[in-house]
Amino acid sequence: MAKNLLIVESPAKAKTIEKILGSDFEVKSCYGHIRDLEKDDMGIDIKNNYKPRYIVPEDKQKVVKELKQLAKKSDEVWLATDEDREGEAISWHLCEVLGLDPGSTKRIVFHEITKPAIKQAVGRPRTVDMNLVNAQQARRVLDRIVGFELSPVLWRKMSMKNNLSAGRVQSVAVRLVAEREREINAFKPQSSFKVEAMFTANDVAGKPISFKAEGSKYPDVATAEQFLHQCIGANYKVKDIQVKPTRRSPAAPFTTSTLQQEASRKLGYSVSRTMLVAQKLYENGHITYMRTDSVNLSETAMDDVRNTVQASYGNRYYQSRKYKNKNESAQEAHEAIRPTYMSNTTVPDADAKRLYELIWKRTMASQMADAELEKTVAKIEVSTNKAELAATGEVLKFDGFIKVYREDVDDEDKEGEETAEGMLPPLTVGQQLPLKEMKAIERNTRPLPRYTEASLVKKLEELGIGRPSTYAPTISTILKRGYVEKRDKEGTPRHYKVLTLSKDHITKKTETENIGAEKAKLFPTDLGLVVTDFLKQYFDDIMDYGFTARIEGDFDEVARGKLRWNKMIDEFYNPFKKDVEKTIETAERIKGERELGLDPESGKPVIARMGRYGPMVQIGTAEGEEKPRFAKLKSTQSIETITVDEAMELFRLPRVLGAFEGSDVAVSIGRFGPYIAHDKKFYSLGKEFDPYSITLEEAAPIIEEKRKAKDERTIKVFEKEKIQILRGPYGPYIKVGLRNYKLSKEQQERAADLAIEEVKKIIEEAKANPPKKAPARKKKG
DNA sequence: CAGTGAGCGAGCTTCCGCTTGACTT
Repeated sequence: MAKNLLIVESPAKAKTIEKILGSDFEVKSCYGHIRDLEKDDMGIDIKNNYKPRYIVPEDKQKVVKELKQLAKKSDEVWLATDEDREGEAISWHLCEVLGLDPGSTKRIVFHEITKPAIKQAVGRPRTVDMNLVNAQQARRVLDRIVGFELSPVLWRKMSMKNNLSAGRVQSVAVRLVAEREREINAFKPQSSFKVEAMFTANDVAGKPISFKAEGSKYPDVATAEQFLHQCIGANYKVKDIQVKPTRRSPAAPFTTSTLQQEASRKLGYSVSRTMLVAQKLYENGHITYMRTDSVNLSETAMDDVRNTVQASYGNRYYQSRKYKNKNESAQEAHEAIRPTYMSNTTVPDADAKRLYELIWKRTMASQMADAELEKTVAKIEVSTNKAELAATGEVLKFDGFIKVYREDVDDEDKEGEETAEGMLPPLTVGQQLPLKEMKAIERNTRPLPRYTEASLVKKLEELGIGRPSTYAPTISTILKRGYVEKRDKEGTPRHYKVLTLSKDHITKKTETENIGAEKAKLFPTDLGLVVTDFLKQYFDDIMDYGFTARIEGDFDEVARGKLRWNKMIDEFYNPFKKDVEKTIETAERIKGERELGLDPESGKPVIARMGRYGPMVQIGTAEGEEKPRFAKLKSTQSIETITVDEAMELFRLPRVLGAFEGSDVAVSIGRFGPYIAHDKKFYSLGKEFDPYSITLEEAAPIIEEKRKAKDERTIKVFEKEKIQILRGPYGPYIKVGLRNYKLSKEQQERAADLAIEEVKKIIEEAKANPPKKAPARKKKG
């Protein structure tokens, strides 16, 4: 029996550490936080100095029970949770639950799981830092107050009230997406004409090659044409050549956020997929911990990388580098994300292989030499005017880290147009250059691109909002709540002019480009826009991008023992609570209403707003003598941008397409999307069909196909199809309207023989005992 | 599911940050 029990947060770490410490220690994990605030009444005694009421959640009771038993049997318990605010709090909660004295229980920390680091940590135990614990309690209590006060305000004031929520992190994330969308909608492109000239010169082998030189930008077609005119009959001469050596340095090793960004750009992974795959790699011992904000490599890892770089590419390619975190909010409880052993260059599983190799390459490159380049700029003068053209070329002199890895950049960070610079032929000052042709091409400025999941994470990290463990869940939350949608957008064609000077003759052409096409980008929904506007109006301090950074400053004061945590919370709570009360009292129901114009037929106003089931348009108002007409917006439409004409189109539903097999075929949009109605049956319409334009010829085969599929799945029908027994991928089940009910194994076997009485009984029972995931709420009083 | 949208009210929802499995209408 081991005398010592050492507790860490992650079970994968526990295994490794147990091997290092040997038989004197039993190493167990607590699987993160073991206690949380009770849900009733916020779990906080506001009147009693914000005293938190903690409970052990249902899913943690098993692990707590086991730890209690082990702690009793051990002579000494060591707390080795992560070295950050949350880790310190977990240690304190462990003391509270296991009956240990926080003033004397041994608390140790390490940033890397290596023998020397752990041995050293065990040799230097300290006790739980209550100031840091209090900073965490302040963080926890503040987040609970904000979330559990704001969400109910939304339930009261929104017409759509299913599962709405607000919080310090999620609401600001939605705001970012909402504001970007409005910037894009308000964007007015500026056009200008850029001059590009193509010349020819001989390369080293004496073969003529052509290259590009850039001229000035002209504000409009007239000035651009004027310039080309001036160039008619001109001679071109190299006036000046400048050669400048430049260097490029590798990026730092991966953190959670940079891994999510690169996996998104290079592999097209969503942030949650990246984390899922990384978790597998971690559990199998291939990589270090994947939820980290540190760019630091352990010393043993540095040695490992150095040896691998030197052995693979030679010493010239090696350069030792220490990276510093740019982000002040980083807590650096772990290492950067890296392979555990550099000798392991790949892993078997296909999905994991791509991510692992990305991590391996990035880690290698981080300890490699700069790439050395030579940039050449040749200035070319025009004999007929004062203009100057510039030809730029770049040559890679030494590849350095590029041999292994090159980081991609977001569209947002690209400067201007694509400047993929190639090689220039050798040129000499005074050399005459024959012009092939010169163009003035119309270019438009572009708005910032919409966020991807990963670029939103990047932005949140820059603002210090959220933590590595919450980036992926935050994105999931705002998608699940329907504040934000991830989708593609087709581009729209745009014309642009091209003036070409060739053989002393100028021609004008109009060409077409496709602009604004985007893939897997985040769009705010009307719900997201309306909720953001509301929260900004009434809770501008919490919606401020600097709010988290400011309160983090206070948490730091608490951690340093300069500020009492309940005093800090009190200063926040009183004005906040006043805002909540004032909002409940004075704010109107949120509708996001916008009048689009008048219905050309009836002359009544056409209004777009949020309804109970989402964004809608209505003709006329309830006060009028006639009932208003309603229609639901298409998923790509928005209250903010829809026009009267587009709105009028929506009233063309339901449409009767004609008769098929003696019954009318009608198409409409219901709560669950577009559908076809035929012969008293309903068939949902796939995304590839537009209910506003589908024809009878297109609808008929869908009806036949769906009817056939349904017939094949149907086992039994009761009460004119109101109650059905259908065959699903997991066996037979009961369907009543839109609700499904499970059958037991035994009932499934005799599905075809079930009588209506028995089926009804099964439904009754299922209704009486709805499947519950969450533990039953405790009734008070 | 050939539709809804007002207003009332019971009973429900909700936060962020730490960790993994259990779970498949």
